[in-house]
Amino acid sequence: MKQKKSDDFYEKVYEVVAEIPFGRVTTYGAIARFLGIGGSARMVGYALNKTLRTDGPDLPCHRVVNRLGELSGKAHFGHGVMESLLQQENITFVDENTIDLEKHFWDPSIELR
DNA sequence: CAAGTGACTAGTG
DNA sequence: CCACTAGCCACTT
Repeated sequence: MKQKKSDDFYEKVYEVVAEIPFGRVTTYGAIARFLGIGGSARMVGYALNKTLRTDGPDLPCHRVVNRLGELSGKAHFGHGVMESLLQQENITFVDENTIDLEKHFWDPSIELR
């Protein structure tokens, strides 16, 4: 059965996010660029949100943050959950809502290749 | 079907 | 990094 282009895109997002190593993080934009849709970083977060709402392929979505390292998606995990998960991975926080992106950044276009 | 919304980002100042 | 603009596009109303 034929899939829409957007569904194909969601699958790719799942694959990339599933490959993010323990103790590392990446950004919506980095994933978007790796998948060749640079301008549509919004869709990456949207895809992850959809998996949490209904489908749930055990993705470490807590390892995906915005370009400043802020936990823009923490509200969708439940309050405090995303922070705890990251702290369990020895992620360094520079602020209550921000991790040290420079120190833990994982770029799929370089590392996954 | 038009308008609003959102886990975003890059450019300009 | 802040404020604002524009581009992005699936989904909801």
